[in-house]
Amino acid sequence: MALEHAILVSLLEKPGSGYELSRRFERSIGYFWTATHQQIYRVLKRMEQDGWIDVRDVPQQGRPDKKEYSVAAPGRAALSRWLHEPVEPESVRHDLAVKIRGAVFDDPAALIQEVERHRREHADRLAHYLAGERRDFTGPAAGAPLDAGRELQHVVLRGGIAYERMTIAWLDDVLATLHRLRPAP
Amino acid sequence: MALEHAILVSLLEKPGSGYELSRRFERSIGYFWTATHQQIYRVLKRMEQDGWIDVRDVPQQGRPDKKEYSVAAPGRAALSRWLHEPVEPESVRHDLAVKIRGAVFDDPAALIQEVERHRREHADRLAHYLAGERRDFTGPAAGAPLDAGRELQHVVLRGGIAYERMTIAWLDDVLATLHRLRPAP
DNA sequence: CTTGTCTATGCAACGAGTTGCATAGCAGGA
DNA sequence: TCCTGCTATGCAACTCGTTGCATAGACAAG
Repeated sequence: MALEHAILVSLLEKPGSGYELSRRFERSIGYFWTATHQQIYRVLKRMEQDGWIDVRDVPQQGRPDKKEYSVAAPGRAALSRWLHEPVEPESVRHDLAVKIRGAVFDDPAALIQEVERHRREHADRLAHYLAGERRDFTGPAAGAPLDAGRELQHVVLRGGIAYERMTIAWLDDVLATLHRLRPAP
Repeated sequence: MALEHAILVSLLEKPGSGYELSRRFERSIGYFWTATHQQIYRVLKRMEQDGWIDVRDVPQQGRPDKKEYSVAAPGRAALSRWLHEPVEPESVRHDLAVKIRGAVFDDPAALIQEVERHRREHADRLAHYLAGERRDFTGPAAGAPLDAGRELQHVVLRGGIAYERMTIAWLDDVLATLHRLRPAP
């Protein structure tokens, strides 16, 4: 289980509420780890009970009050332990690949629109990542040595960019294959 | 849920037992969808109760008897329905990316061995995919038009190959970044 | 003043996935 | 003969993840 650890990393980068965390899981952290607000609130409660994180009630104006969480010493120790443990390389789950292999038992051409939809989605994500890279990792300080944290955030973002580029190229390959199959059923 | 549909595709490609399916989920199908034998037996039972698949007891010599499953008409219809429904683009879960972003709160250099281990694992997978491609998609018939099923299997395999190549290149990028951070803590 | 939207937190029920354990036939080697 | 390993199937308990629902304060638009 790494959701706890993803939350620890995010809270170490910047303390925040469950709501704020769930926003982050729609952006930056969410590029490589997804979670709904339900999961987050439940895990935050458990982490608080285990003493991994501290809570602080923060009254706000113009919006409901919030609980701001920050990492306590035991949480930091838990993260450290996990960082020194090996993790298994990810296991993949691609609905679309199942569909592509299943298409031969139905109508391959019917998949074309679906694949095009996925291609658009991945192109959007790529544009989004590239905009983030321009915003956060170029500019006046470009070329100058970044601090370690930013270097590591950047290399993760480069991974997301590489993933989207690869996926788009593959979906083009899939589309070409589906079109090639169409004339001769 | 697509495990049922992945099983339907696999059984349409070739009928087999739960045990055989669990082997396939360690190879071909497993390249883009993982499942343990527990999940498979449980889902097979449900699919049989729903009339999606038929069972046949097959006595064997030199090994225990088995139950061979094959797809029934309602199962085929269910697959067809699913193929015409949209699915969401996959959501990613990369423990390693969490670790990389968390490394700055511990010791970045300690991650180098872990990243190298992942790199070896992905290099092995790539070699395995390439061997499968040579075995199944080249040879005397190379260049000749393949049937649609094999074309689609091939394009999915090409996706796996592209994924592993991209991942290996990214892990090299990660390693270079970690080494660059080492001299100046 | 009602309706919609955004912030903010949470419960309950369910379904999916993991882990540990159990059984059993058959084969080959120490 | 016993032990290991492969084929083959399955239960029980647990954790993780998803979905639907509920509440509530504040603001803006109509």
